Amino acid sequence: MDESTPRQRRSERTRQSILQVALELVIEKGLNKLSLREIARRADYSPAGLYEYFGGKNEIVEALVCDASDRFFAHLNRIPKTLPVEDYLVELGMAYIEFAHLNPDHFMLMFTHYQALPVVSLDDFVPEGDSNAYGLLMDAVQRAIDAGLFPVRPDYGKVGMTYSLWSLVHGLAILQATYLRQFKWDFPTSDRHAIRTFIDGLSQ
Amino acid sequence: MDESTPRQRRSERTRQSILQVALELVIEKGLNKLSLREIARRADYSPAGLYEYFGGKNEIVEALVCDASDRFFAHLNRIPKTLPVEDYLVELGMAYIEFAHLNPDHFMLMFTHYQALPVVSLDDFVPEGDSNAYGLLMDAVQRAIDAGLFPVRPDYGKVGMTYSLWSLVHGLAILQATYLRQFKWDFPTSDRHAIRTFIDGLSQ
DNA sequence: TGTACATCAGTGAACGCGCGTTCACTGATGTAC
DNA sequence: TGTACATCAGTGAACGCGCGTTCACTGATGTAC
Repeated sequence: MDESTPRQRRSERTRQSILQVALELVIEKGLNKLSLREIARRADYSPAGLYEYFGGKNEIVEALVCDASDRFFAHLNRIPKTLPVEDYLVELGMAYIEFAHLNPDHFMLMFTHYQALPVVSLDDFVPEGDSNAYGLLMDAVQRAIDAGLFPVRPDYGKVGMTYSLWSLVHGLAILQATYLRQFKWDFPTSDRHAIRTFIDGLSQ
Repeated sequence: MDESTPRQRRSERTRQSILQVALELVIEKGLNKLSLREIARRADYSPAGLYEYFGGKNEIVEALVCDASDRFFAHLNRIPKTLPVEDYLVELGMAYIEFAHLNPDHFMLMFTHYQALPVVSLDDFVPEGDSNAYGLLMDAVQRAIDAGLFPVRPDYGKVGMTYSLWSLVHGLAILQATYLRQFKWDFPTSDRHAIRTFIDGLSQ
């Protein structure tokens, strides 16, 4: 089934190792200071050599972001959807924060390199829950509404609730990854309380 | 009582106009791409000329961040502390988000240029509410607790609640300033609901 | 298995660029008498 | 009010730096017969 030639496999491995080095550099010095020449230096290539594997610096960055997104989604998708929906929401949020905690570099990479979503109403924004974190969250909120757990008010419905939950969790994650990076604190406990509290609020 | 000489006043005005230009450039191209030479170009100075007013590029950036922080705090501090504490908390949060909305550049500037707080427990972190946004928030939470509005649980007390509220509001603000920048949506209404919901949750 | 050739992975040097900072300088502004 | 001098604001050219990308090249690897 594997129709790749030895050459292709070797090439793919090299590609990955270059990305690995690039990621290390992002972790160490931040995305802003990432340079193709430094990647080459670390990976024992000449700068020109990298053009065998990537079209240029930008392509390397794109590959990193893409990789980070995949890992992120995989991390969230581990939460079993069979959980009671309220528990599912809590665990989903905790996984979101945990990812940021375990991979602050990956997380900040995605965040720094975000591209603003197109000009549409949040209502119309349905990114096909398949490979999108926002989709996971929105589906869960929908289930909670259907189950009668979250009473819908005229100006605060599915989208508003989803957006609020996302904000809370994102805020928790990002403060820990930035301002509070060095703080000693039992964050998981506070985080869990915070999410529960919010869900309690949504349930009235 | 203004003892400054005309020269000093002129100098101060020039300083401010340079900062103004720098801010415009940050807005246009982001902090990463800010360059001293470009500031000079815009402000009709030679690059060397700026060294009359600032010790170097870094000093300009510091001044920008400092300025942004002052404006931010002033914006939050307008909320009258005489409001019922729950209303105060809502309005404080809304002001936080509003600032980010009105001055996304200032806001992201502060955020991008954050410096991680020192390695202490959140408990010990008391930045003297005087000129610090975190202080305003924590004082309000303290009042809510004192008034018996927020029941304190053993592992979720003043600090945890403050941190959670900060996260929620920060998350709302930052998502609007980044991913959702282009979205059409009635954010203020959702934001208000979100904050109310969370406060309801804290009040049980 | 050996040979001739094509493809491939990788190099080294050079390109032009914009950057932050320095320094000797100059003309304008202010000050003292 | 006029003059001599000191201070100041600002310049222009140069410094060395690291960057992304290009290009002609070469030795190694693979392929066909």
